[in-house]
Amino acid sequence: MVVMPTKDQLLDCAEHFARTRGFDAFSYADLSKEIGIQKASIHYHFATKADLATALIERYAARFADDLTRISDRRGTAAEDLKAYLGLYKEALSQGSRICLCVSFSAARDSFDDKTLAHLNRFHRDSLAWLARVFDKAGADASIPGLIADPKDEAHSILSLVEGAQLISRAARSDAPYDHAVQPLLRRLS
Amino acid sequence: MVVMPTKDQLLDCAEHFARTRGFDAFSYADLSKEIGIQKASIHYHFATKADLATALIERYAARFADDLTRISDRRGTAAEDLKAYLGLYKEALSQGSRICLCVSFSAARDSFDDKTLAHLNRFHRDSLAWLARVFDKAGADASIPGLIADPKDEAHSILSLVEGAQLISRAARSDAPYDHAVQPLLRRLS
DNA sequence: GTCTATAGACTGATAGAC
DNA sequence: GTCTATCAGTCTATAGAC
Repeated sequence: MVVMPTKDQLLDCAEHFARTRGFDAFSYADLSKEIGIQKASIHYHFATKADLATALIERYAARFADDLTRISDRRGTAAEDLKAYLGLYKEALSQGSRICLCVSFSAARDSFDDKTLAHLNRFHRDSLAWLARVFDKAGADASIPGLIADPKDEAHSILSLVEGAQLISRAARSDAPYDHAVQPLLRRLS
Repeated sequence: MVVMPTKDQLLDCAEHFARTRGFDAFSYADLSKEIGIQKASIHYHFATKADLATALIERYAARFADDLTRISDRRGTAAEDLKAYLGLYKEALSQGSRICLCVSFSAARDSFDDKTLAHLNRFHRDSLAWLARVFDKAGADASIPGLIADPKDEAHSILSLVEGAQLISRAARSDAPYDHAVQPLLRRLS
């Protein structure tokens, strides 16, 4: 059992709440109860809730970027990259209905300041750029049949698909809608 | 100028807030300021905020079902039905970054009681059934090329696509992501 | 139906002791 | 770094007059 600094504990707990309930639906009091620390002490680590939001999305985006890099480093086909990408979103969902933090934050956009929104947009931009590179690769290795659209359009389509599928699955309290939604794409990849 | 009953005014205003800010991000005080009526008076029309949520989603689902019926009644090809469906979601987005009420409610799932969630799930079920029928029709009229997946899977895929694309577009404060995301599908339909 | 007034709980945030 | 104590503001909701 690793002893974890309070700040990391707070981030982990806040991320869990944000991904299962939404950012507006948990308070410092909730974190206080969960971690076993007084509300006032949390303000020492994150002076305002806006600071907490920024720290959350920054850490999440960095971690997600690492995941994508790890997939790219395998140097597989475009189809394999895309399958791994679909797996990332599925994995999050299976671990207790957790939606991507960015799906959660996008839904509550108006609750955040410009600094947090900048990180959110960067996450989307990075994901879209990564996906577009996958579709560029697909144009070369022909591992995804039936490609007729622009890589940029395909990237937007995939990102929308997985984020929408997560949202619907969570509403239904079941992984099934996600599995159905990615099925047509998976057929093309196998 | 039509004189509108207070109850309808409240529903319209609440729907606008829910679709632009989120259900948890507006209060009876906000409605009070906007409509020009006291907070306490709103409780006469909707005793609790949970009642307001139920009324909102019920009205929205009924209106949306009418929209879908209107599309079906045109008796066009499956491709034409699908194009009209994509147009419905685009239209909502263009009218001031309004996401589908059900995208908004799905994101804040834990804020709602079972009655409201039942309406939310019914909306998804009805949409999926309508879309599956469109893909059944496509199997007959061959208006959507390259169909290899199950109509049920295709339906989940389309619903996820449009709801995810709305979410990303709103986060980006631009219609562009939605337009990009539906482009690969539109190419198949033209 | 709408009003004034208010209850009671919760929110994020601060001051100051240890 | 964490604590106790407290703030001012907000929230949903209710009581009772008109």
